[in-house]
This record gives sequence, structure tokens and C-alpha cells, in this order.
Amino acid sequence: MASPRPTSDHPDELVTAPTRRPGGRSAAVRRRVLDAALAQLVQHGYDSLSIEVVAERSGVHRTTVYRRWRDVGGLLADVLNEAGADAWRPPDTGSLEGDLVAVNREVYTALTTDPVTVALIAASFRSERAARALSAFWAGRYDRCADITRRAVDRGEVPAGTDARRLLIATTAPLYHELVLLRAATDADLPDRVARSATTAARAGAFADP
Amino acid sequence: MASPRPTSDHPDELVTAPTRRPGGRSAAVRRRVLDAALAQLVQHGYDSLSIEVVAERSGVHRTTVYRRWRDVGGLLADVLNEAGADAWRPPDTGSLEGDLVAVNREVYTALTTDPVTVALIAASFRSERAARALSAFWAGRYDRCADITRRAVDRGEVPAGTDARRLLIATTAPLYHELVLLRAATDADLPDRVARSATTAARAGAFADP
DNA sequence: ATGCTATCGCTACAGCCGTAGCCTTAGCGA
DNA sequence: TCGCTAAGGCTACGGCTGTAGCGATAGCAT
Repeated sequence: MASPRPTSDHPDELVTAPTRRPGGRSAAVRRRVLDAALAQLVQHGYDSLSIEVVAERSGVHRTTVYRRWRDVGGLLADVLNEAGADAWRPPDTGSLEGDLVAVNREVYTALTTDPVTVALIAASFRSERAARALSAFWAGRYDRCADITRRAVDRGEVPAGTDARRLLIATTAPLYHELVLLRAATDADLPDRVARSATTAARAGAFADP
Repeated sequence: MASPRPTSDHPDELVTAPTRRPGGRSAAVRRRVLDAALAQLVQHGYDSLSIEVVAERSGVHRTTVYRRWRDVGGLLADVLNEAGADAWRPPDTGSLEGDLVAVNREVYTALTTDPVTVALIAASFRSERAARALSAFWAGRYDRCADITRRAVDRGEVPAGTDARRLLIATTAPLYHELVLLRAATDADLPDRVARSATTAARAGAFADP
């Protein structure tokens, strides 16, 4: 007996249930809802983001949104999945310090000027699915950033065996820590300073094997 | 006319309104409620923490809890204020690396075995007051940790001018980043490895002035 | 002791969240 | 073209959150 697809409305792994009718309507509903969610988020912040509001704004019925996304976290997880699938590539400035500074400036602006980023982090504490989506998003970014370390090793700037992930975390983590967790006063020089520290550390072999 | 104290039920700055009658009842209510909140948090996690439940558990009436703390964030902010006022001192092992490793192990256990810590972070995204209380708590901890750097400078382990805060952030931020934001698989060797990296970086002068 | 009043307890209510059940609509295949 | 049925729309409801108003109680000062 060919086991039929389980008909659960809320699959655990997939962010949005794959529709058996991908034609016009379902796709249109999804687009309208995701657009509405993002717009609401940008314009009025995370606290204003409720299923109620998104449904209203998108013109899709409340219960439909509940059925397909379950909660705000599910909505944002879906938004994130789209965002993570872009063609982003790490900067390539020709030097390790330049690359790390560039990365950190991107992170800095994302955290200070873009309400979406912090909203997604906040959502990840309230929804398991949003948390997974955010982890996946970041994993993709950090993977692509491995190129930065590879190039630095090739240029002889840092020891062979330097761990790309550790270096990248050392570069970006202090930014997240200061801005998101400690909520320190914003300091425009912070991203560059941290990136320079990480560069110095990497040159000293702080992220090589043992 | 002597202006009387404003009678707002929900002062913005103070976590708990100072009672004009500190005698038995108010204090007892506070104690019962905070104890109940912490117990509920430890036993059933953050998502289970509602005013409803805490009121039930403490035997204090729902509306009273709403009046004095307003929301879950206010409750946790009050819990935090008590926790931050303790006599905690940074470890003193005789070497920079030893001190940083010890600090990081504390952070690590707090993040992996103690549900309270992550719950407080989660709460800080939902409540301005909890966020401020958490910032204050951490500020106190980081201030006290400045001793670690001072001693290391005195011993000649790191250059004079090494910035205590930057060093401490570099040591602990990757832990928070991996465990809280990235939700990476827990790795018992992580705290030590990161602490050693930070030590190497500090010795190389990565956190000295410019 | 005794009155004053801050603080707590209680009831009632308005509003939002999330789900169930049923009906309607519109992709999709024949 | 036309039936089948997945998917969206609608209504109704139960539960939880947060507030208002009022009466009861117990610190505190005299």
C-alpha cells in the first residue's frame, strides 16, 4: 500500500507546507502574506507583528495564515528561507583585514539600521522553526565566508591550519554581543576595531589547530 | 506645596515600585512572587512563565502581580536585580589563561545547564525593563572582571594599555554567539579553546590601544 | 488602642490568540 | 468542458491577557 502523504497542516521540518496545487492561488497567497509581514516588520517593528495584522494587511484570511504558518515565528522563518537563498558572496578586498572589516561593517549596519535582523533574532527565541531557519541562514553565510580565510592562508597572511569558522566568529561575535545582547551604545568605530583585533589574533596563530 | 510622590503604579525606571509600607505584607508578597517565578522558570522553562501561573503558584492574586510587575519581563527584571547584587568575584588562578578559562567555563555551564540564563535573554527581547536589567547585570560582571586584565598587565603577560572590556568580550562573546544565537551543537571543549585564543590574541597586543 | 490609607483581593469585562467545523472557490486532470 | 478535491474563507468558540473599579485588610503613626 502506497502510504499517502501525511496530511498534517503543520509539518515540522518544512517551513511552508508544499502545496499540491502550486498554481496561482496558493503562490499568490504566500507572496502577499510574506510581503505584508516584511512590510509590517520594517514599518512598525517586531512587536507590531501579529498574525492578525499580517492577515489584515495582506487581505488573506486570518485562519488561512494560521493554517499555513501557525505563528509569527513560522512567518519569519519563511521570510528567512527566501533571504538565505540569495547570491551573497563575502567581500574580497585583497587583504584579510580589509575583508574582515568589510564583513563587520555589513553586520553592523544590519544590526543598527535594519530592524529586520534584530526582529528575526527576537523571533528565534519564541519559535523553534524561526530558530532553525535563522541557524540555517547563518550557517550558509559562515560557510561562504570560509573563502576569506582560504585566501588569507594562500597569501601567507595567517598560518596554514587557521580555522575559518573560529576566525569568523571571533570577528563578528563581539558585534552581536555588544549590540544585541549587551545593548551597548552604538559606536561607529566598533566594527573596524573588532575586525582589526581579529586580524592581529589570526596572524598570531590564535585560531590555528590546537 | 510639597509635591507628593507620583502614585503611578508602574514606574518606568524602578523595577519594583518601592512600597510605602515595607512592613511584612508587601515584602512577603514580593518574596513569594519572585520565588514562584524562579521556580516555575527552572522547572518548566520560559514559555510556561505567565503571570497567571506565577500568581497561582505564589498564592498572590493575579491582579496584584499585574499591578506591581506589569508583565513577565518585569518579573524577571526584578529577579535579575537581586541576582546582580551578589558578591561574585572573578576567578584568580594566577595566570591570564587560567582566569579566562575559568570565566568561560562559568559562562558555558550557565548557558548549557541553567535554563534561567537563556530565559532571561529571551525575556530581554520582549521587555524593555528586562533588557535594561540584563544590561546592568552584565555591566556589573564585566566591571568586576577588569581585575583579570589588571593582574595580567601587572604580571607582564599582556601589553600595558590592554583594554579589559575588549579582552573580556573577545573571550565570552563567541560562547554566547555559538550557544545562544547560532545554537551550535554543544562542545565541551569550546570554552577552553576560545579562552586560549583570546589569551594568545591579548599577548599579541590585539586589544591594546589603537 | 485606634483611625488613616497603602496595598491587596475580588469581580467583571474587553480584546487578542489560536482552533474546529463547515462552506465556497478555483486548480487540476480527464 | 466538467467533475474532483486541495486550499482558502467564514463563523463560532474557548482560553489567556491585561485593566477598571470597588471593597477588605493590615501597616503605620498618633
